[in-house]
Amino acid sequence: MGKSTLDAADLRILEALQRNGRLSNVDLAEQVGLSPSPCLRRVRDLEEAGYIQGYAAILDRRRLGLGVVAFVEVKIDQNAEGDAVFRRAVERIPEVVSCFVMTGTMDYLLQVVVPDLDAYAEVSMKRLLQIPGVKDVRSSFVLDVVKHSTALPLPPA
Amino acid sequence: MGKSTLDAADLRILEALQRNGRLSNVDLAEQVGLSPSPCLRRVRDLEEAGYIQGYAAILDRRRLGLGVVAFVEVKIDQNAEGDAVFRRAVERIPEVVSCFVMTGTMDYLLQVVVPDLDAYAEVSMKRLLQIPGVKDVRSSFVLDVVKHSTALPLPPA
DNA sequence: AGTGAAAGGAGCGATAC
DNA sequence: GTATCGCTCCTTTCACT
Repeated sequence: MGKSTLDAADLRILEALQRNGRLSNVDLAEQVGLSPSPCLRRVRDLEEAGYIQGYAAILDRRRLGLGVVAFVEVKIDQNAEGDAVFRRAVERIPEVVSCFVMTGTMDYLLQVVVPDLDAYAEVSMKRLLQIPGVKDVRSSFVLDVVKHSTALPLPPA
Repeated sequence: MGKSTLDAADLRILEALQRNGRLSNVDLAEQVGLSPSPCLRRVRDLEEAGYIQGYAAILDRRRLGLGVVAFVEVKIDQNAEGDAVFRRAVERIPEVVSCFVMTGTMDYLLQVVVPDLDAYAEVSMKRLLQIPGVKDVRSSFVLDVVKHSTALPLPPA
């Protein structure tokens, strides 16, 4: 199932699709210097090999009235059960955009997107703190976004 | 330029396109309960009004050999010039996936994606610390990803 | 606002190199 | 592995409700 090495054309395809996921196959083929058929086959292969997980519309957070982004450190009672419960709960909160286990003292680092501070209070108090095992929630808020990219750094060639 | 309110159909369109940005217009129209023509017109309007910033292929970080994600707190000499220089520099480092100004003590919070710790050392020492005005760089590393979504939370209806 | 039809173009399979 | 052909379906515009 799936190739294990990427040649230069594959990398060009991935780079182009990171920039514009709705490129038509003919346009993509032209950008990467292939004719449409082999280009499409490569894209399908990259999808099936799992290099491409999917495609998404990138929405404008502020335009949608989502003015508040918070990074939240969550401490929970450390046991396997509590972890599983917490993870499942977080999975189902759409305001939690991402959730990582980190090195250092904190247990989880969450990124939360909400319309305003009231909505943040709601998520923090009524959702996160309600999850059994959650001991501490510490929030920092984003004052300004310098950069926010969905594109991963790919090897040069 | 552009509508200022979103009706239920608009929200269904945005939600569907967040999940699958390559949906064909006919499939999208079916999912949101419209016929293709008005559906396409709405999508175009949403794009031009800035609700949809663009479309991107979502790549699999690990499959691409990018095993290390770090959150990096960067302290810089606080003056307008230094800030502008720092922002411009960060903009041009593809390994820096995002960069925020945060409340609290740290000046910037960066998210960095690299293949391994050697590459991280390279970015940290030879790129970030080289930027004039950068005083301190503190890194935490992601041990596990519980959730990582590009989808923003949209109002229910 | 939504519907329906019509033309141009793209996707995608088959085939050949 | 790559390109060309050809059929089908989608996209997109226009006239109409």
